[in-house]
Amino acid sequence: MSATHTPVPSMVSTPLPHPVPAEEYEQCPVTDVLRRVGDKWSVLVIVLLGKRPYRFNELQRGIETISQRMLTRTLRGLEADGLVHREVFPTVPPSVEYSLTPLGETLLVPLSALADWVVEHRAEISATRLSH
Amino acid sequence: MSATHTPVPSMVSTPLPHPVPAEEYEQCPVTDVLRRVGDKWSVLVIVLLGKRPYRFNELQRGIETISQRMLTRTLRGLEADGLVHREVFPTVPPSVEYSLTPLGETLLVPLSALADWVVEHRAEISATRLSH
DNA sequence: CAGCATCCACGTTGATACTG
DNA sequence: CAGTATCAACGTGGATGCTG
Repeated sequence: MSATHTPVPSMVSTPLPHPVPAEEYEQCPVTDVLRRVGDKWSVLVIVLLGKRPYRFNELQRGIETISQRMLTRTLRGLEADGLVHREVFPTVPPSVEYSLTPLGETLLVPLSALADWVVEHRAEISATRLSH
Repeated sequence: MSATHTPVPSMVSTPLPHPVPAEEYEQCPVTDVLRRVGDKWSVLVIVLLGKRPYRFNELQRGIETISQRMLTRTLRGLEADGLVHREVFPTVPPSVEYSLTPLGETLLVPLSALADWVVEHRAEISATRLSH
């Protein structure tokens, strides 16, 4: 972890010169983003939209087990963060297309690094988990 | 996102040749790891242990607002995944030292990439969130 | 010092029914 | 088609008290 990612200098210092006020890391932006991306569906949606734009029902069929409610919530969350763009086409019946924003595209890069780490080490993780 | 991170080929294909069975991505290893690392405290603990080993109470003072329960749970979880090593010293009173395993050290790398992305783009995210 | 056990509040997810 | 609304189940996290 680089030293730059944290807003709390003492968080990465040695040996804890003084306790860190709660408010500063309670909303640590890194954890904050990880919590959004770490939910049940966001990564899946981002990956799909990283390939091409999708319509709502198309996404739901693609993921298949996601409820309508959770797909909506996931998309709204990603949209609120500026990672996903929602475009409504005034057709009849209406169709809505979702795509990654430029910001969302850039997130694919570090997400890939993490994904590659998982692929490279998941055997180790699985093995360790089983032994516990 | 690289194509290799997912165990579900059609997950990243176009345009969804066929629906993907639930079981295959329900336990997508990437989301799986993100969910662990995306919890409230894991990243903080990993970052701290990335600097040097810590004893239990030392960690708790360092994070300060974490409950004993959650620190225990977090450490046990990371230990179960093979990311953290727990070593008990048979002193009186007993002391326990936590440190990153070699595997845990390697996780710091992609975690840094993601952290740097957050630092670089958090202004955009904050701005977008406020407008929603 | 380094925990575990218990109880409780809350957020997240899912199932189902309904709508512009 | 693309949602919203409502209710129920579950998991996560916090507070407190006790222990080897």
